Amino acid sequence: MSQELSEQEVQRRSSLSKLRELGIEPYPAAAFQVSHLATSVKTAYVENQPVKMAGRMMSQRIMGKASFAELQDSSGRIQLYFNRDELCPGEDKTLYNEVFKKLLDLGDFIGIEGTMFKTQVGETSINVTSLTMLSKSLKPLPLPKVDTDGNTHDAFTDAELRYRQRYVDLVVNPGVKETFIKRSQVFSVMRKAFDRFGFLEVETPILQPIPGGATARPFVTHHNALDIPLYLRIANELYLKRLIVGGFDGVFEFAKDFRNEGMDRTHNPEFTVMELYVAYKDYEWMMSFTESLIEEIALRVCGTTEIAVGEQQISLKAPFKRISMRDAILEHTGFDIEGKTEEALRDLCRELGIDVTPEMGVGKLIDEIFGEKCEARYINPTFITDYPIEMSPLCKRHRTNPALTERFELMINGKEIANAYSELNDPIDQRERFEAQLALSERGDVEAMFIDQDFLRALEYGMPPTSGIGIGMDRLVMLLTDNQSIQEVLFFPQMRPEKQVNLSELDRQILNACSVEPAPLADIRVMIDCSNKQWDLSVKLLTKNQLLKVFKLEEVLYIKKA
RNA sequence: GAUUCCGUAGCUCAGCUGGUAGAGCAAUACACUUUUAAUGUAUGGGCCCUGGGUUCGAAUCCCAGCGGGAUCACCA
Repeated sequence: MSQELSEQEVQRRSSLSKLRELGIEPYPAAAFQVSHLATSVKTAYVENQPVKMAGRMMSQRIMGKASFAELQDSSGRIQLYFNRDELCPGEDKTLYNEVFKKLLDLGDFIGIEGTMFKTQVGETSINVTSLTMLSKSLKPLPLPKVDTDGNTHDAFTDAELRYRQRYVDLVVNPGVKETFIKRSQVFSVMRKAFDRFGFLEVETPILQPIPGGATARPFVTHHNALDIPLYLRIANELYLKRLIVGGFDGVFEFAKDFRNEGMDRTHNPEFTVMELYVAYKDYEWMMSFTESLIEEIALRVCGTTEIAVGEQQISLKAPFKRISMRDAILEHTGFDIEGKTEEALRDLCRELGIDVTPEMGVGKLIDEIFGEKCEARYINPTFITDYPIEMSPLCKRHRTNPALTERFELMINGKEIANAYSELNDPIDQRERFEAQLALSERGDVEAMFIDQDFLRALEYGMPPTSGIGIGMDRLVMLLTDNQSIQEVLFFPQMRPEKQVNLSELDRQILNACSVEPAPLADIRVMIDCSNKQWDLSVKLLTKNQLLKVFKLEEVLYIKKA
């Protein structure tokens, strides 16, 4: 596994051993006590005050017997001033001439002691009197430069590298850190708000025997000891409701959910949802609660309710507009879906140029119409309410119209941010709804829900009237940080694995001899000139790296490209 | 999954209608005691994504693959 080192990496390794020759440990064990952060020096500047600081050296300007460098810590950057005779007061100038000037590289972690001062140009700096090596960096960081006009040059922009090596992205692109700090603040503001209401933060199973609470394709895994399939949860809704049955008045969970579906700039296979359930409330209450929560988050995290998202200005000031799904569709298509049959809706879809398939029921058709013609229009926060019953199998029937449910979705910037119900707590109605879903799945809808018998049993013991909400945390953070892509708000978004298989000449020959069409393995074997042992090794390597597939069909071994 | 663009030095990118590579920054060496995209001089650094084809000759043209971006489709 030896990989060629670049010239610069070789250079840094040689600096590393030279440091050791000078008796300096490049990776010392001892703690380094820090007194100030870069920003705290600037905000609480006191002429000549002693400081101890640590971080990465990000730039170096050497001018003979004096030098400047920049130290970057978790808070930002501060300029360091090194004077040879102040750093090395005695005869021995090695620390300055050798260590600082030659053996230190950009990206190295150093600790310094010194005093605050301002340069002739007025820049707050530290006059360094003591330098400690804290950790050597063996790979050069991509270093963007910012000129006097604030333009960034040579920025590290390659999206693939940024996501695969997020640690580098974070060191080098300051805006990235901001996004994740805000993400953390969003969570923290929500936790504090829930805490004020006395809601309980809980944890429910990620590995579930029945993937319920939503309609999506799950990831499947297998439990060896029990010899049963288990699913990574697509939602945690049914478990939180069981806790309401158990007597908690308010429970919430920040949950990683997993869905085995496509990936794009708004979908990652694992994503975070905050779900909250509150007993004795309905969706009207939840709407009021949600709008004030969103407003509070905006104020605390962004400092304002008026945020810029792309080209749009969005006001997150409560209250938000409320409109029923029927009125929304009426407004944007001129068509009233009230009481329409499946056929009438299908005709409308065709008229509007929306693709439909035979397995779509009334609910799915209405959802298509809304998604296609209305959703994108709601830029400022809007509650879409009263969804048709077919679309919402876990939601309580509307108090005045039995064809509808007491459900709302919160749309912001044309995207769904939250989804909430007056929860269905009638166990008989719930069983019928599940059975209707089962019928849908028999029609070919692979996403219709499974029936969770234990959940029904829980409802039969009685669940108080409850309202619940799920908020897509990743999308909320995208909104508040003005990011267009979910990958920008996840530290480590899902990527295709890096493939770095070093194929030998023989491996390539074999690979080229095979095609996507299966061929008898023996036929390929005779085409390749090598020993049986070499053949075996190569084929094993190729199949292990999923380049080739070998399989048996009626006692004959076949081989094909994977 | 479809379309489209991209893959060249550590980073950002040039490289025209084919003649085996260039810049800036970074690196190395020397000079320089308040600079700030420090400066000056010199030097080194490339499986031009991989494999095949066309050609006397491919970073460049063609095909396939891998990886990525964008748009669309799929996705309560």
